[in-house]
Amino acid sequence: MSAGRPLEYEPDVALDATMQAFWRRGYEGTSLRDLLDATGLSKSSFYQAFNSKHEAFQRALSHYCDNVTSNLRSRLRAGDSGWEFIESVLMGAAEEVLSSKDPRGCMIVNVATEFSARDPRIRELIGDGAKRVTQVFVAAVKQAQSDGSIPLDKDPNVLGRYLLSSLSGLRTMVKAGTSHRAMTEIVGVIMSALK
Amino acid sequence: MSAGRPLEYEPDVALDATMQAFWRRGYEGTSLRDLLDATGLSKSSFYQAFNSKHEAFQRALSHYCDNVTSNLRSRLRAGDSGWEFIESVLMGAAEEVLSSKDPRGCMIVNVATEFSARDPRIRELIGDGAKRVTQVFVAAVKQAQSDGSIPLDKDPNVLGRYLLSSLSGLRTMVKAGTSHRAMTEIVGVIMSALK
DNA sequence: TTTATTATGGACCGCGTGGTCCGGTATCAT
DNA sequence: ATGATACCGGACCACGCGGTCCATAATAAA
Repeated sequence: MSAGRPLEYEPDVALDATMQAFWRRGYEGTSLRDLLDATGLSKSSFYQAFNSKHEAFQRALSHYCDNVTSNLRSRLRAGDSGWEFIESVLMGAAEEVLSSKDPRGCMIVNVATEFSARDPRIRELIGDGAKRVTQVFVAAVKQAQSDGSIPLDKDPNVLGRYLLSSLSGLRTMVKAGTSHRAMTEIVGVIMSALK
Repeated sequence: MSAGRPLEYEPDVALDATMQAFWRRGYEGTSLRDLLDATGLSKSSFYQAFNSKHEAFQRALSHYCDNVTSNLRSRLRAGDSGWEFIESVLMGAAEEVLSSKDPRGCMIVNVATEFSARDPRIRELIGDGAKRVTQVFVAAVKQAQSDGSIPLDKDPNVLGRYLLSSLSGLRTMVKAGTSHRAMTEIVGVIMSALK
């Protein structure tokens, strides 16, 4: 073990808490105070762990991307049908209406709308995250095509991006206060474009 | 005319400038300094015109909703085909990729993701704005149904909400750095669900 | 036990924030 | 001309922000 006093916190726990905070409030909306409360770290420890608010945010964002994509991938592997996977992901967004009265939405989407193109480094992370999620959708479409639930003449890459776009749309509809009923109807229409 | 020194600014011009500023940067991201620069008002005049930053924001937001809906409505009236109207609106979002490197997106969408449910008054405005835009889409769908470009067995209300959701999705795809080519392909898929 | 190393809490800092207030002044009705 | 009206610029305010720094405490290696 290296010399010196050992850490009194779990770095990955702190990172996760940081992610949660930024996810809920966005970058500008999350103060350093919020981050310290969320992580339980002292100010010094925070600045030792992450070098700045901005760097913490970047790490939180890529941590989020890792979580989301690995989670989606495992769900896709677990279920047998690509079609059902897609539907359950979209419905998951619809369910958010019921589960929480302060929906956080998708962090990537939130960050994309908050930062737009301003910060190039963030833009890069967002583009990368979007690409990775799209890849999962593309894989799901291909799987659905192999079992015949999506016609083979469709371009899986196009449909993958379409699904990402649709999911983003659903996420913002939740925040606009759309009812659960309306959400499921929208999901139905979205899915109908795959046939 | 009432007594006293007359206004040295156009109230509606100031409101519009305020809207532009908030549209670009969001609520937290727009400082009072930014607003004064954008409107050209002095601090006193600003606080006389709007009573606070928060109230200015609300007025800017509903001003935006008014603009958008009346603009959409007139475009719908002008063009003859409901189908083409829908397509041109969606393509408009796709064009944003080309026209500006710092896309502002839709202010309603931006505000929805920034505030989520926190502020009830804002939430109300957003819900209202969403409803009004949806109504335009619903009208467009009905018009398209009447000329046969959308089948009559579809529910225009459902499709209207679907279109709003899709438009929101496109708007965030722009911010995620999606190429123009990919955007138009997505629009194609979105439109295919209407058939 | 000493020494080197590292985490911790909190005081501290400069700055920009949203917001208030007032003296000066331009413009109105009379 | 004059008094009433109300806009304007800017000084001013308290506060919270992100960030730095240091004295102290805790641990590992010697």
